[in-house]
Amino acid sequence: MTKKAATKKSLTAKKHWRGSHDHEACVVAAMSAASSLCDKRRVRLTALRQRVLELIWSSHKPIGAYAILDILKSEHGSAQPPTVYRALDFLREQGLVHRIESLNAFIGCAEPDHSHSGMFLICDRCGDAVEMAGAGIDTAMRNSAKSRGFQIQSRTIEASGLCPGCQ
Amino acid sequence: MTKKAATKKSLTAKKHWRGSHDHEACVVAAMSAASSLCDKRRVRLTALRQRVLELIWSSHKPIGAYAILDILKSEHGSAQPPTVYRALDFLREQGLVHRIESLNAFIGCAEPDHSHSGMFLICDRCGDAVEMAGAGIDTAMRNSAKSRGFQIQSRTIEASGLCPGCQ
DNA sequence: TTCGTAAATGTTATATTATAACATAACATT
DNA sequence: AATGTTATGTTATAATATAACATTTACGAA
Repeated sequence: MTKKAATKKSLTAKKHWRGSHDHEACVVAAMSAASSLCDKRRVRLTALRQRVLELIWSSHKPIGAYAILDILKSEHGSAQPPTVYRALDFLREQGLVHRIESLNAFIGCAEPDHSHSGMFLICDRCGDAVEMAGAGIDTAMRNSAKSRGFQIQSRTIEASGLCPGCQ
Repeated sequence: MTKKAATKKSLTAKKHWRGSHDHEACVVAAMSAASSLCDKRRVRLTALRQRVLELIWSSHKPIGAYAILDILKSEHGSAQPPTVYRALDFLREQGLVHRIESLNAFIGCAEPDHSHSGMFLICDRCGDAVEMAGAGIDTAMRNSAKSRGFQIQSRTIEASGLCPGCQ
């Protein structure tokens, strides 16, 4: 474990369970992807929206609306709750950001191209969260719902527990 | 039970997607089950807690803390937010009530005997919600999590959409 | 370019949901 | 009754989110 971490990358402390180890690069990539996606869709990723998305991505953990607001305030001074919530609404509409219901917090979506509800693993101890692929879960839910005659439009799937590093 | 149900069935307009059609009877049964469960566990289902549970069950839809509070106030006058939230904390600890994260609302649990996170189908149109059995979902989630080395402790699974009656 | 419009943001106020902190009352055991 | 524990009362405030209206900005059509 320590050996592997040492060989993997001498600069970073250790490999993260999320897979990626260079968060800076992730942020840059996500911002770039968001930008071209919005271009493609002919919607405006304004400076404000871009900044909010950046703040969300820069946070290593899900971040609350008021934490974002505090940062914006320190930068402009004029920011108010609606400033943040509107940006969040836009970003969520575009699938660039997910809301984690059990935390009242927001997290960047790494795959905004196709619309989907996220599924999250949230560590109770360190607060970190990752989106995971649905695999059988989506199908299983749809089947369970179908047996009741229920038509699913969106899902909220969140698991709390301990990440590998915190166990 | 079966005879009574059959008699009732002919009287009510139509079968509800939740399966049960005599809500009054459900409430009574749930209260009775809660009572004996608390006895068994040597915890106190006080008058207040009992009343809150009853209000939750009596509501045909998930009910918010402040809706409960309003009713309590109209009955006693002395109720305050902590009054409700403490009762809710107790009821949730005992598994008698689930919280629906995407609604900030509460709903009675029909199977409080064994601890579990609920999985809900929530109709966007009529607001009704039902708890469903996990079947493959639980397994699928556990597998997805395991592949990341994540240890699940609790889950939030909620689906929004349209119930049979609202489609 | 200039105007008109729609979209975005600013601004003020308030709604909704939830908890902190401390006081009092009820209950259970001795 | 004395004691400790649990539950409730009470006051205040924190945290999250939206309503409503004013102003500015971006952008296309004339």
